[in-house]
Amino acid sequence: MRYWLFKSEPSTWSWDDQQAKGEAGEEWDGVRNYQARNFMRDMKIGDRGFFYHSQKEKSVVGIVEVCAEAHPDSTSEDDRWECVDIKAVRSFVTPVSLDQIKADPQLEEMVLVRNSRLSVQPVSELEWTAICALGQTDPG
DNA sequence: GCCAACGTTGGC
DNA sequence: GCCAACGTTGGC
Repeated sequence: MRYWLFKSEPSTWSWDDQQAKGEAGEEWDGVRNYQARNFMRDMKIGDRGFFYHSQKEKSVVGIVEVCAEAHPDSTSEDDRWECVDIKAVRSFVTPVSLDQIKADPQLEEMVLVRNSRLSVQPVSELEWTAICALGQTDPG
């Protein structure tokens, strides 16, 4: 199982919106970046991901699970663009802010820190565990 | 609201 | 195939 991070502007698609979809989950659509798409093509059902709010909040707020592997993005006519479906698993007990992540030496190599513009990115197991610990949240 | 970083596009 | 111009993202 691999770990990922999905970034969203809460004004466009928030953690509340994601949770409201429940077990059915929802397409992670609208990605128009090859790197991000390629990461989604690598995802398998059951992979876990962080749900990150960009802009004002800048915090990891939830854990999601991949519930459908890459398929054409229904919001695009262009068949180059694909997406996975994800469903909410649990909320962070304490959201973990970008400041906290930057302050932790274990996390300085995170893509979130290194390439802040990439909207879908891989997370290492160590990073996963460390961020869940910071958020007092069950990593499983 | 600004700007740096990055990705994409199109002319040559 | 290079690179300038432009658009977008996201932190500050």
